[in-house]
Amino acid sequence: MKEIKTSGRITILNDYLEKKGLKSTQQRYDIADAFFKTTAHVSLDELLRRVRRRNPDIGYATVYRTMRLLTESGLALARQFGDGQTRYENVPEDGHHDHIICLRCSKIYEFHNRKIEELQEDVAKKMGFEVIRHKLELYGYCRDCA
Amino acid sequence: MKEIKTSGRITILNDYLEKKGLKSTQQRYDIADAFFKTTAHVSLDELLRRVRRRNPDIGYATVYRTMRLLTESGLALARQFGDGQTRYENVPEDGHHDHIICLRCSKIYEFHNRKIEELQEDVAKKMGFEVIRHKLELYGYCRDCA
DNA sequence: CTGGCTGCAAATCATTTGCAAACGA
DNA sequence: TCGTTTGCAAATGATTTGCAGCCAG
Repeated sequence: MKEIKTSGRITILNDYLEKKGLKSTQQRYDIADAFFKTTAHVSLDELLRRVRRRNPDIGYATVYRTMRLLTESGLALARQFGDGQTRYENVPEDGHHDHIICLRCSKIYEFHNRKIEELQEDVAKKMGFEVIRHKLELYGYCRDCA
Repeated sequence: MKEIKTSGRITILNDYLEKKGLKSTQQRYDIADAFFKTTAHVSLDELLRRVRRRNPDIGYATVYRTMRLLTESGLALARQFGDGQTRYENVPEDGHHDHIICLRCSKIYEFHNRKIEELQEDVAKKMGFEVIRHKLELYGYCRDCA
């Protein structure tokens, strides 16, 4: 039996809200729910569009503020790809992953390596940092394109 | 004998301008020169401030437009660290480094770790990839902001 | 009740562009 | 000369905030 994916994450959000003395509202639920269903990197505009299919009265600012909450609670990742828009990445339940991208065919593969992450922690600690998250992207040529 | 660092890069810029039918101007020279002397990640404001120490009449827009040229010609790297400002990195002659960024105060430090890079190579090789370059950014809280 | 939330509109902030005058080739 | 460049100011676009009324706890 597999639990419905979003339910666990909604719980994480609710716990976060409670811990901060914030409130669970229908809007926050609608936005989180819509966001958890995304797979790529959504902009605020795109997300607002989706949320409004369910709840047409929601405003841009509410989506903006909710995405900040989701980001703070670790459920979303704010990313900049240089096109002037912040995009939000849905952090999957089974943890994050890194990317390896082929410079010729543009295919993106995912990987995860615990040892690398340990070393990252070491480096950070040495510099007095507490790491919250990281981004690692390898660019090169895949087997087919080498 | 080592050539003066910036002179070669100014040549690259001039070649680029000529190829595009653009002109060499004092402003472009001043801006490029100031930029080549930077070591960290300068914002446009910061760069403008530096350029004006030499040439007080230069405007923001000119710096903006010149940095676009430098980026196009490969001499600068435009980067987004999530603090809402585009920063320009002086592509160093002696290779790259990685970044660790404070989520509160937005300070950016650099580091370099050979072991991490070896592991990256390992991961890539296992996936049939040949790595050309990579990007690694750690986000967290620095000593002062933790 | 009450302090947090929402939607709106207005304010910010960085970036980008239009334009007349100045300039390089 | 002629097309490019410049500095200014204004336009743009995304993001952020103030506020009056609304709502969850």
